[in-house]
Parts: sequence; structure tokens; C-alpha cells
Amino acid sequence: MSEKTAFDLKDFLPYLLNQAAEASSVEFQQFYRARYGMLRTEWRVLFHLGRYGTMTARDICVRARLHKTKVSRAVGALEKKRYLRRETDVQDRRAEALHLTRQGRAVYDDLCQSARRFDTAMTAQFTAQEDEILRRCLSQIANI
Amino acid sequence: MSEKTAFDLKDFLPYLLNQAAEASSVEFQQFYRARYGMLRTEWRVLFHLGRYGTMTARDICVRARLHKTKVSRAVGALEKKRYLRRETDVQDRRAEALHLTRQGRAVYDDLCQSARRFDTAMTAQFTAQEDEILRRCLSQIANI
DNA sequence: GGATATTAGTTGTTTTTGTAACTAACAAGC
DNA sequence: GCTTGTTAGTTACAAAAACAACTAATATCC
Repeated sequence: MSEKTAFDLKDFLPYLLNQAAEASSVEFQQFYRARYGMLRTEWRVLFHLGRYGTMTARDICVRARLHKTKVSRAVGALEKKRYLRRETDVQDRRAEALHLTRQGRAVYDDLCQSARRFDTAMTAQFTAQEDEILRRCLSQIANI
Repeated sequence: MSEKTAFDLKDFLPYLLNQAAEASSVEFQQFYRARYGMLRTEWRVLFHLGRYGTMTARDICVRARLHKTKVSRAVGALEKKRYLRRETDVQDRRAEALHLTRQGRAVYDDLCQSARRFDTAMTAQFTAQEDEILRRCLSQIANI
């Protein structure tokens, strides 16, 4: 009988995680989309270049855990917006080093500041202990 | 300078949430996809009908917080798989009451059991206190 | 040195989602 | 009754994601 296995979706951790993730992302997503016409993957790529410096698309794939086609298209879009430039590696002419332009860096700085504010606002509703546990558990689930 | 605003993605709660949500969903998603050819929205709709009984598409929209086009398509797909049937309401001929078939219920039971197992396995890595706080925080973020 | 395998990145095609416009049934006001 | 507005659900079209096949450069092995 299904009575035996009945449970609520709110008791299902993946569901809770998805709902929370979606709710937390909507606002910030609208922000960078409206302001810079960027998609999520583009923001992720921009972030990695801004935060960790020049690297190749492949490096971004590994670090950001994104598929290469997603990265390829995001890089193309960011290039078209003049937020980054590519330079073919002389050693290995398959690879290209990606780096932010001045304009790209300005966008990165702005988005980081906003992200900070978002994070701070979210965190404010929890105690320090809750926040610590929440982040630790999430990191563990995400294998970060 | 960007030094001032530098922060890691793992300090950004929406990012952590998304990574954790994705990681936690992948396995279960592959499961119901491989086994029943279902998409996430279909599983959500099936779940609501199984858990809370006959209702209209609109009810599902409200309860599951899904857009009506998503529900409409999921209902169509589930109907094609013979997991549910619709019956036009005699009072209001716009609305249709949706209910699971015997086969649909069997799938629901099976998926609920699996979901339980997934949840239990995930929870096992945390202490009771961590689990309690994690779920409470997530519910709060998700506005559930 | 040349065949074979790998790797970096792109492009094309198919699914899935998002958005908006639509039909049909009902409700309210006059 | 008839205009106007609202609601349930579908459909058509555009945006985005997923997947597979591709090109070009390099590495490996004999």
C-alpha cells in the first residue's frame, strides 16, 4: 500500500535543495540579466576569469564543472560583449588563454559586489551556527 | 580594486545551493528517467496526484508551484504513458479532474520508495542536529 | 616518420523550457 | 440577453540546454 511509503516532498532533500536553489537564484539572475544581458553560464565563466585570472576554456570546464559546449558558447557571448579576449597559446595552438578586458573586469567587480550583498542579506536570517552548518552541509553534498 | 570584493563562489549561498541541488538530483533523475522515461515535472505531477489524490491541473500548479504550461505538457505525457486519466468536471467543463491509473499508482509507489532510500542515504552523512538545521534553513529559503 | 589516439574547442541537431497568444467555458454587470 | 472580464487549459514560437559529431592541433608508439 502507498500509505507505508507516503512521505511529503518537503521531506525529500533533493526537492528541498532544488526549491531553495531556485528561490535563491531568481533575484540575482534577473539582476545580471537585466543589467548586462548575461546568462548564468556567462556569469560563471566571467567570475572564474575575474577571480582566478587568465586561463583556458578547459581550465574553466574543470574548475567550474561546466560542459565544454556550454563554456564555448559562453566565451563566445562574452567576447561579443567585449568582456574578454582570447589569445592563442604559442606552445599549444589548440588552446587559447582567456582574459577579461577592462570592461569585463568592471562588470566582474560590480557583480561580485552585488553577489556579496545578496549573500549577506540571505545569511542575515540565520544564526551564525545555522549558517555555518548550512554551508558545510551544502559543500559536502555538492562535493566541493 | 577587485581585491576588496574578492570572494569565492563557495561563499556564495545561491551557488552552493545550486551545486548541491544538482548533485543531489542527478542520480535520482537518472533513475526515474531510465526506468519510466519520465521528466522531472512529470515526476512532480505524478507525485502530487499520488500523494494528495485527484485534483485539477490548476491545483497542481498552485501546490507544486509549477507553471501551467509545464503542467499541461507533463499531464499530456503522463496520459500518453497511461499513468493518469482525466475526466471533465460536469460542473465546470473547463476543468478536468486528474487521477492516477493503477499503473500510475504502481510507478508512484515505486518512486516514493526509491526517493525514501535516496533521502535516507543522503541524510546518513549528517548528524541529527545538522539534518534538522539543514532542512529548516532550506525550507525557509524556499518559502515552504 | 607515419599511423593512431587524445585533447581543445566548435558546430549542428534534438530536447526541454519559457513566453505569449490563443480557445473555450464560465461569471458579472447592466 | 449581451458586453466585458476572468479562468482552465492548450498551442505556437523563441530561448536555452543536452547530446553527438566534427575540425584541427598535439602526443604516443611502433
